[in-house]
Amino acid sequence: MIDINLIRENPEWVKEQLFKRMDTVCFEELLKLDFDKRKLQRQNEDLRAMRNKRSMEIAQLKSAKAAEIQVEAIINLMVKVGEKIAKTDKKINKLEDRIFTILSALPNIPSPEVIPGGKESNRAVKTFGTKPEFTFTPKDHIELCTKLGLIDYERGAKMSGSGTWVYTGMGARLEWALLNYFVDFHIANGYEFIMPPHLLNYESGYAAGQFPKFDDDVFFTNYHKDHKQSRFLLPTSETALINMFRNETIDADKLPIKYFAYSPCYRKEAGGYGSSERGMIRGHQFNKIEMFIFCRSDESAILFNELVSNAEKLVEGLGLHYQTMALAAKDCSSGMAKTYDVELWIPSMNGYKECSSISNATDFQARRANIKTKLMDHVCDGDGCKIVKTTPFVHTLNASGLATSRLLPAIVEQFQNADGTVNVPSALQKYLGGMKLIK
RNA sequence: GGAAGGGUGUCGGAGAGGUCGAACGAGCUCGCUUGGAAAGCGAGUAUAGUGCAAACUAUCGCAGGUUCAAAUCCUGUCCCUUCCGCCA
Repeated sequence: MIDINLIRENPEWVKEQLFKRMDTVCFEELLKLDFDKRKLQRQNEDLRAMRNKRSMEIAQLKSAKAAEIQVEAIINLMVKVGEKIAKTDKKINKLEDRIFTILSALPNIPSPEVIPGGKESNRAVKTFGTKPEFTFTPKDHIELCTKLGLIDYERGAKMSGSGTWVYTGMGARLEWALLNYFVDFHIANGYEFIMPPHLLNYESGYAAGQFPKFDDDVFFTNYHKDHKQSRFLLPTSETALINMFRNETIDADKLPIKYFAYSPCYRKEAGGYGSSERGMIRGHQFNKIEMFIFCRSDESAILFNELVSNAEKLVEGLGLHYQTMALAAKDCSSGMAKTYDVELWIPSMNGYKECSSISNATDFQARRANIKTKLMDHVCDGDGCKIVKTTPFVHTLNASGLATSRLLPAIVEQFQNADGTVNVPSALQKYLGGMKLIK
């Protein structure tokens, strides 16, 4: 959510920023609603002030045993004032609902360095390694995984339906090894390990910005129309992590808070991408470790770089060829001010596929989830310096670190041999009893 | 799942329709005192919104309701504690 104060005070500037990712921006209705709401609010506050004063009078008169008629007169007057207040409150609520709807639909303001435009404007900021050259005809990961007994797609479909698979034997061990490799890396970096519930309530989804927009993208376990009892399976642990501090004020000396969490991610992927994304490139359930940071506004730009570097190091540690893309404004998801994608080379697709998305949400998520911090700022002007207490919203950042269902295909395809065996990246060998070759 | 009790400021804890943003205590900050510290004394110590300001408004888990007036009464809901049941 964008700060309405920003729009109120500097609508032209906000518009200019949003044009990077939107074709039309118009604040006319929003500003009018906001103006009307504030006017009514002021009116009602004055009425309330009056009522509070007269109510006190009633108490005084009563304790002084004043004439009943005198008291009655004030009470009758206050009945009318009360009715007016209630009426105006209703009007204000209506305006607030509408303002909230409009405001919720607006995307975050892109960071200054983010370039305008869509996917075609994305640019690579880093490339690691090179595309492997094969002296034989390389196989795709579906064939490799099936022949090596790593993944059983058919039985996955039997148990659950399309878009699922079963990790079997070495496949399960390889998956587990990857997760262990990630976990160890993040712990060494001083990030705190979090294992969240996978079943979240509607409020959590709402605060994370999932709902109502993505109602159809997640699996509800018990769907209620009014959402009082609704729970859903998390589509990413980011949804859980942002909610760690929902409606809380975090002590400034605790920031930055650096978390990482492991969870499967459950997604409907309703649209479907057809045969271009066969195998385990896109499924209803995949494993992912997610990094998440709560920090002060002045730290988020630096911490963004840290997250990018972490994601890159994880892939580099496996020796996989990848590129890092700086996404153009329209390609960033709407809540994010800046996003980089780390993309793995998948030979069979003759293309790169995202395995980590690193984003700075600035205060956009925190505003919706109501997460603040207490700061003591030194403010200096002509009369000298003084300490000013403020409670600004925190900044939040998230990054995959990493999604395994994209890594396993990249590993088996990039490291395959002519005979269909696969070399195990050395970083994983210690998690697999020293195994160097999957055959 | 059933029963009972409870959610008040940084913390402990009063308040049980009327001058309550909230007694009292602890903590914390500043000042006095001291060689220094402790003790003692004095002052201060929530957040948000509106306003140039004075000031005003809202907030006692959350959402509604009753009332001229709600921390206080009513309803719903969430959470916590204890007991019973069930169970990896």
